[in-house]
Amino acid sequence: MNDRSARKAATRVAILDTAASLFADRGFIAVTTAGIAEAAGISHGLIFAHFPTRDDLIAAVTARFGLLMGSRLHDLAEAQESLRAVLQAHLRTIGEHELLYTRFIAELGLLPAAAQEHFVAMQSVVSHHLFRAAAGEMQSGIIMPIENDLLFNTWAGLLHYYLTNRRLFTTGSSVIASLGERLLTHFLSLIAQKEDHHGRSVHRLRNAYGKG
Amino acid sequence: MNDRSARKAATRVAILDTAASLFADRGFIAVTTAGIAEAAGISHGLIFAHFPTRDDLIAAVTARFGLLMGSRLHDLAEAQESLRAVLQAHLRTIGEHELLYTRFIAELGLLPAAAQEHFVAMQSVVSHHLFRAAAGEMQSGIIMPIENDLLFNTWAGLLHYYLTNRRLFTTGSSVIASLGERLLTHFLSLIAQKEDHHGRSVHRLRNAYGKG
Amino acid sequence: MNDRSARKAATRVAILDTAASLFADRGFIAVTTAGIAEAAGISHGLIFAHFPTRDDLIAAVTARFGLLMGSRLHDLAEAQESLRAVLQAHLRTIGEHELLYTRFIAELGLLPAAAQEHFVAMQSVVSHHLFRAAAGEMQSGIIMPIENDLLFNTWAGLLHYYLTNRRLFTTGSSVIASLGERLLTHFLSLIAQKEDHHGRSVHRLRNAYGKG
Amino acid sequence: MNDRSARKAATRVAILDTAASLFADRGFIAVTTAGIAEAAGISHGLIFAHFPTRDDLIAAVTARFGLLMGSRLHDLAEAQESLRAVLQAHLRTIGEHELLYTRFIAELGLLPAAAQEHFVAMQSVVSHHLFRAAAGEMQSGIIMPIENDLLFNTWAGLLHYYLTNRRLFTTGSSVIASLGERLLTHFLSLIAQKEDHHGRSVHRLRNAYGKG
DNA sequence: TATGAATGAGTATTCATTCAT
DNA sequence: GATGAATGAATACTCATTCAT
Repeated sequence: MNDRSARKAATRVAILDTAASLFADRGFIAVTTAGIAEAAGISHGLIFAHFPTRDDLIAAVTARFGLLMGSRLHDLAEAQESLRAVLQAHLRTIGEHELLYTRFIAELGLLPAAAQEHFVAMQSVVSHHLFRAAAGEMQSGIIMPIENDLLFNTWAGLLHYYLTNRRLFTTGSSVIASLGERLLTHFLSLIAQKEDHHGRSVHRLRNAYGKG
Repeated sequence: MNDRSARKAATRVAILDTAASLFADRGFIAVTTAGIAEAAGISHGLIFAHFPTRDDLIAAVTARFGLLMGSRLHDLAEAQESLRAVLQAHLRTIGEHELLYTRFIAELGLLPAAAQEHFVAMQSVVSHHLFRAAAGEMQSGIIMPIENDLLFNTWAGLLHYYLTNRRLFTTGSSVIASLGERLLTHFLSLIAQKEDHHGRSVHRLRNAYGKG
Repeated sequence: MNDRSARKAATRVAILDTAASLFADRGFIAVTTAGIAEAAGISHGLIFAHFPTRDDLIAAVTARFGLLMGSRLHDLAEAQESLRAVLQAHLRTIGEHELLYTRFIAELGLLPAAAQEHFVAMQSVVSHHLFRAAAGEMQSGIIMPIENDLLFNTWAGLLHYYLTNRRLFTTGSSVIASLGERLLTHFLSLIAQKEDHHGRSVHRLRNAYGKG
Repeated sequence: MNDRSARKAATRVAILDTAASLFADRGFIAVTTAGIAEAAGISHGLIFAHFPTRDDLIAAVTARFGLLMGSRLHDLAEAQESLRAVLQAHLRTIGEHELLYTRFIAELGLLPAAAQEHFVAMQSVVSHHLFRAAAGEMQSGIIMPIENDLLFNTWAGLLHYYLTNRRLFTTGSSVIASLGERLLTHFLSLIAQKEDHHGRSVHRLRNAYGKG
């Protein structure tokens, strides 16, 4: 009984793993349920015993991916104080599943509503960590004061742009690996509170001299 | 003969217009060739007399859209000196075809290779104008020195992020109309050469005092 | 153009004919759209160019059958005065399509709503003619006074019972041919105004002697 | 052992009960073996341990229903002398399982051969009682002389017509309850030996005065 | 040039039945 | 005896593309 239940769970995981892998390689639109079944080494009908519809399967893949990414990011980012470290954690988290992540952002609008919601929920975990670290650095004058949504969306937009247009920017298999650090440095320089020629931050100067 | 050729050209334009309109409304994936023919008031088969395959039609729509956008942007941006004015021209150009433009960036990865290339070519027109204006402002110390690709991609990424996730940011029909100005101001503040408490730009100061 | 339209109409008729024939032979439930296409010598997809769904095809078969039966019955029955002649016309009409008619009454409850309505509409044509003839004979005291619905439903029930249970009653291919006359005579004897030993109908006697 | 065998029998009954209930509600065609198992609270596979195929299960449901109806009718009808009482017993018997009975007559032609035979066997029990009572009343001149098969089939046809077309005749849940008495009275009036104006039956008159 | 009927290769989903545990 | 995961054949419906007229 326990054995059967374990086998069933294993099959479910196999379907999810196979589907995620095929989605990453060929995209959500191009992958068929029959293709997933064949790649997973199971019968076509069995997929529907686990996921009533193709959309349900996609939603389940998305939900699992969202949880995985969320918890991984949480593990990597929670102990980090600096915004740079948090963003590095973000890059690393995405980098571990770069292809699938890229398919999500490239085809998000075509996915079932439930899947879109799961993906958005995952983004809110990212933004939470980013805001926390950013708040401290804004306070200490390291970065400019920027509204939260613009801060996150600028970073996400930059990252997603490079990911979805990977062919324009890299021949390698990973955008994160080849360009991540450069994007991070660039982003930080954009939002940095600029220092004057004495090496003091404008913010600190302003504080020292009053609102000036 | 001339009449026939004019008639043929008119049909071709009708197909392109109708297809563009349907693509804008329902997306590239959801629109069928039969649907285009019906909406255009022509026979289904005629589409294939003008465009051998569906992919060819999509490529043609994209090419035409790219040219239209490129020339419109050129008209609006060429006389502009300031980066702000160029970016406003960009926003205006997109705003005139926001839905179709958004479909392109949301489904670009699923379009035929030729279409993707046409879209990229259009982007290079934008970047050309942006670089020209940015170069001047970098020179005058108005904006930070930023590598061209990062400058453009940050702007495009920001804009595209808001366009593709429109549901999260606006209930209205136009993201550009409701948020364009805010995005523009935000972007300019990010790349602005920050001034110190004396109101002089760090850049100019640096120039004045040497590399310090 | 006219040629094409004629060809299309011919295809539509071929589909309807083939479907009706297969339905008659194997029943509505057992016949597949692929089977119809194969039997009609056309591609599977073409069926759906003419009838959007299987239910629509069944409804069209039913509608056509109803019209055919209604007009045929009308032709045969309208000149008839006697109830016997009208019922004979009914038998003959059914007899010309006995198998399909039998499938209808045997599987009616499983057919799409539109088909059921078409079949009921056909029955009302039958009842119209039956009522007309019966009214005269009731007036003249040839048959008993019976409420219209009971009159028709008794006849239809009797006939349908023998048709749907044909295996119990005949080994031949036609219930109507082998048993129709017997059922007709039986039905008429049931509803006949019985005459007394003087050869006068009870009805006429009652009129002569008052309500007595 | 005994315990195990009792348990097995109980499961078998549970399957039959559940199947009968679902068949009554949704029809034979629409009910799946998985649906029966779920409603019965047993595993899907267990059904096939008791009934090798779905057809076997349907046959078993039919056999049991036939025996139940037959014995119930027997109990209600055996002590009855009058045809009216026997027919009332029939109506009552059907009325106790009207929905399932109606599914049987509406889908009989689609059921496995064994099931059809069981149903026919049940009908012969009904006809047996009907013939017995009718014979007496024919003898006494209360009803017309009618051949047995026509007598029964007229009654069954009438009843089944109203049951299978229930939607046309009643909005209530029971055709028997709302229309049974009316159908019974109508049927008896059809087969009644009509009396003349002296209140004597034609039959008795004929006997008294000779063949006339 | 234009038509639109016809094709045929998919594609998700269903369900009775099997079988290892 | 009982479980329920797994099978696999079947089925309605879609759509880009072709081609005779």
